[in-house]
Amino acid sequence: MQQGITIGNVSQASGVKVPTIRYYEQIGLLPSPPRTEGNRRSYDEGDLERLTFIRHSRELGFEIDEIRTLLSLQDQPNVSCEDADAIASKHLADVKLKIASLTALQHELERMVEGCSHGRVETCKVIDILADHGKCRFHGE
Amino acid sequence: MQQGITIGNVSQASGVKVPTIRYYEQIGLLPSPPRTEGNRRSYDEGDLERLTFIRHSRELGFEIDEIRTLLSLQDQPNVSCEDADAIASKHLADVKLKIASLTALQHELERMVEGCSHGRVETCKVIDILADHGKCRFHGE
DNA sequence: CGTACATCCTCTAGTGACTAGAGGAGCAAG
DNA sequence: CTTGCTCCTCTAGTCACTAGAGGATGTACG
Repeated sequence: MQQGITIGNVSQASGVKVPTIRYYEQIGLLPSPPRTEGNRRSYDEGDLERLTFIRHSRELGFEIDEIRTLLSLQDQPNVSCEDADAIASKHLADVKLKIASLTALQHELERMVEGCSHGRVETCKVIDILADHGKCRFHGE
Repeated sequence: MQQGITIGNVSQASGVKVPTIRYYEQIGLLPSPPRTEGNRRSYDEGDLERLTFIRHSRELGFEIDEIRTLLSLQDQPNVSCEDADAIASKHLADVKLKIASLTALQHELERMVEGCSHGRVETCKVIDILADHGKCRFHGE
């Protein structure tokens, strides 16, 4: 009888919080594990890998539905990976846009903070720039 | 009798959607405007500026509560702008972190998509990298 | 003047991806 | 045996909106 992994341990090992694991089970992203006599969830190595996969995908900014597709692809490895490729490519385009937008934002914020003379709001560029859109160089996203 | 601006026009002019404007009013971010005889909201130039300020701040990634603080600072211009400065500075730090994280992610995704041989999932790096955290160079945020 | 249609109103409920809390049961150590 | 930790289920809350129902009003045209 090989002992299963508790939810607390699988949480620690995967980096996914306990309530989040239960949430993933609830939305069908993670299969319901068997229970012990005392009704505790009992996970195995496969669950741990799946959870790590999920966490990592979330960190990379994939949405739950995308992860669902990715996981189903992983489950049947003889189909073409064009779908997975498409998801990642689409995501890559998004990420590039986001970086461009955030970089513009960074310059804008730097300009704001540098411009702030630490005096009164009347002369503070932070407020000024936010109030008057014409003075702003940020036009991202 | 100067005619007010309709919610639709103030929406167009500010770039904030109509339901969002009503939502902002509901949460007290935008003051309740006077109504016409027919119970329509009647905005003025000041409201338009405030909405533009809000939209721009949201675009820059400020949270509603931060905008609330910013707006209250704008309303009383003889206090120090250190608070506004602090908010913007904190936000700038966040943005820099996010950019670094997203850039790492970009490289990761590029590596994924380039590595995909357009064959079967078994040899697809997209799945591979997501499944095995050790193969991944992304450790952001 | 009538009628079509756009715009407006309020209200409730839904979204995504969790997070928090209540209220209780099981389990391991001292 | 008791203390305290982890676990269980369930409901409700978060943020910043968004969608939709069901109805009133305003405007343009014939």
